Amino acid sequence: MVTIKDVAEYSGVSVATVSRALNNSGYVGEKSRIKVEEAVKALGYYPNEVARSLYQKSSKMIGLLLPDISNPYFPLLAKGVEDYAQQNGYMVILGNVEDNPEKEDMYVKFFSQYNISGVLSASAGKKNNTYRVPFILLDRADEEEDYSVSTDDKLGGKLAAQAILKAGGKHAIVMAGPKNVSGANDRLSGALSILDNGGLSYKVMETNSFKVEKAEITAINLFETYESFDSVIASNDVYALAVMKEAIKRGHKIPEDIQIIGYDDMLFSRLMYPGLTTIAQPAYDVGYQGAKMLLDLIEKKTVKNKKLKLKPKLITRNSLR
Amino acid sequence: MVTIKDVAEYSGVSVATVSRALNNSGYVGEKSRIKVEEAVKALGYYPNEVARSLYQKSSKMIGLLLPDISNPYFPLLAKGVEDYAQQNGYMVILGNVEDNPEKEDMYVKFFSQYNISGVLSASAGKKNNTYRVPFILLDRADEEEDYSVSTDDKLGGKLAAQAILKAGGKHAIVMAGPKNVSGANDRLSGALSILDNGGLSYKVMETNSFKVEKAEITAINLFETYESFDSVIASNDVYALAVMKEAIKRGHKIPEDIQIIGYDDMLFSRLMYPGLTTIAQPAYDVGYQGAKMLLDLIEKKTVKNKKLKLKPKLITRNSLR
DNA sequence: TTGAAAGCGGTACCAT
DNA sequence: ATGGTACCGCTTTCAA
Repeated sequence: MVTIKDVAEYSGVSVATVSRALNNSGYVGEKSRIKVEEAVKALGYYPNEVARSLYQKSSKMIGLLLPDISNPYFPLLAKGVEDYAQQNGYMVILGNVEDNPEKEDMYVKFFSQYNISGVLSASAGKKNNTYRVPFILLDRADEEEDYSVSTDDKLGGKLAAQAILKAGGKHAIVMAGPKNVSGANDRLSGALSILDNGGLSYKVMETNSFKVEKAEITAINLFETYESFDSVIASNDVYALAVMKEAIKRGHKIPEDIQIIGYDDMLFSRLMYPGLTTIAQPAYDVGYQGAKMLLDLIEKKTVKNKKLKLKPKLITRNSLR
Repeated sequence: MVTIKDVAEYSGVSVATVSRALNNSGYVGEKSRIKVEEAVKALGYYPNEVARSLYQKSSKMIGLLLPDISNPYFPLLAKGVEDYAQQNGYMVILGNVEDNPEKEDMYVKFFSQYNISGVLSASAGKKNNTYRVPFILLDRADEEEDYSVSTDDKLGGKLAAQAILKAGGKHAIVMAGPKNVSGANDRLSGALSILDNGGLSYKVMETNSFKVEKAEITAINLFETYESFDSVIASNDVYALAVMKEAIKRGHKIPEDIQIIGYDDMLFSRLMYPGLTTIAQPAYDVGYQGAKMLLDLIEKKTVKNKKLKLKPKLITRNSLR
C-alpha cells in the first residue's frame, strides 16, 4: 500500500505539504505542487479514507434503511440513491431493517461506529433521534420537523379515483391499505374526496398490509364479501394483480365486467393481460432526490425545501374501460 | 463521544488493559475486567471501528456488486447477503455496477480505500484481480480458480424440459438467453439434453437479453417467426409472462393451446392467471451462502467447497397441461 | 511557503 | 497481570 509518506519521500517534500497539495488547503508552492502531482501519478497513490475519516470524524458513506428489499418498490428507490451517491463520490450502506426496531438500532450503532455521514430511511420504525448526522425520511413525511422526500399520495388517490370515474364505474370497492402507513391514508382520502362527488356508490374495504403473501387471500375476501361491484381501486399493483387473477378465475371479464386500477407501476404491470392501468410512483426519483437532499445537508449547502413531494402519474393501459 | 481513554480513566486502569479486556486478548486480572465492564456500562462505551480499522487494515464491511438492482432476482439475493452479514456483525455496501467496467473500477477503489474486507460479485464484468481481499462470484462460476456460489442451471434446464415432456408437448420452442451469461448456456444445454431424447420436435430461439424492456418485442417475434408450436421454455419469468400475454392476445388458450414454463419464480409469477409453472432459483440462498462463504474466508475458516452449486426446483402451477 | 509534531481512537509489543 | 508507548495514515496547528 502506498501512503502519503511514500509520496512525500518521492517528491522530496513533507507529508504536510503533500496533504495540502492534495486537498487544496493552505499554501503550496507551484514547484511543490507539481512534484507532488508527479509523485502521485508515478506511485499510483490514492488516500486511505479510513485514516482521513478517523481524523475528520466523518466519511463518504451514507446509510440506507429499507423496510424490505424484496418489495419491488424499494430496489428502484435504492437505485436512485445509489446513482446519485455514486455520481458524487459517496458509497451507500444497505440496511434491511424489516420494521424491526432491534435491527434498526444495530444499524444506528454500526453507522456511528463507522462515521457514516448521513442516513436515508424508508423504514416505518420509530423515528430514531439517536442520529447525530443528517437524516432524511423517504416515502414518509409524518413529523413536521423532519426532512423528507415522498410521493404526493393524496394526488395519487385522486388520480386513481378520477380514472375510475371517467371510465364509467358505478359501484366501486376501494382498498384502504395499512392504517399505520401515512401514504396509504393519503391515497384513501384523496380517492374518497373525488368519489364523494362522483355520483357513484362505493365501499371501503379494510386491508391492513402491503405484503405480497396477503394478496391472494385479500382478493378472495373481496369477492366473498362484496357483491355487484364493477370497479376496484387496489392498494397496489400486487393486490391489483391478485384481484385480476381471482376475477378471471371466477369468470369475470376485465375490464368489461370489472375494471381495476393499481398503484406503483411495477415493471411487470404492463406484462399482464390485460395490461394494468395504474398510478406510477416515482420510486427512482424519491431515492435520487433524497440522496441529493442528504448530500446537500452533509455538505452544508442550503436546502430550500425540507419536505419534497413528488408527483405520481396515471399510466393508462387496458384494465379500465 | 466516549473513547477507550475515558473508559480507562473511569475504571482506573490503562487503555492497554481496557483494550485487552474488551478483546479477550492477553492477560487481564479478574478485578480489572470487572472494573472495565462497569465503566463500559456506565459510560455507554462502544469502540470506534474506524480507529480499529486503521490499525488492523480491515473492517467489518463487505461489498456487494450487482449488475442491476431493479431486476427482481437481485433484491432477493441481496437480502440473503444482508441477512447473513447482519447476523454476523458485518455491514454490506451496495454497488450497482450495471456491467459498466468504470463503475466497477470505482467501487474497487472505494472498497480498498475503506478497508472493505471482502467482496461478493454478481456482476458479469471482467473478473477483477485488483482485489486483495477474499472475492466470491455469485451466480456465475466460469473460471476454475474462483470461489463461487451459483445455481445448477443445467439441472434447471433439465427440470424445465422434463416438465414440458411430461405435460405432453409435441412442438416446443426453447429460448436460448444471452450467450455471454454462462447460466443461460447451461440451462439451454440442460434442456436440450432432455429434449433430444424426448420424442418431440423443438426449435431454439435466439434471444440475447434478460432485460425487461426486450420482453414484449421478443414475445411478438416468437409468434411471428414460428408456427404451430404448443410449448415454450422461456428464458425467465418475465419473458414467460410476455409470451403468455401475447398468446392470450392472439386468442390462444393457456395451457390448452400453448403451455409455458418460466425460470426464476419471481414473486408475482403465482399472481398471474393462469399461475406460471416455473423453475425456482434459490436467489436468497445464493446470497446467504455466498455471504457465509465470504465470511468464512475472511475469518480464515476452512471452506470445504470452493464452488457451491445450489439446486433449482420445479414449481408446478397452471401454465402446463 | 514549508515542515515538525500533535493528535484522531484504537491495538499490540515490550518492559516491569 | 499491567502500563507505557509506538504505530496505523492522514490533517492541521504552529513555528520557522
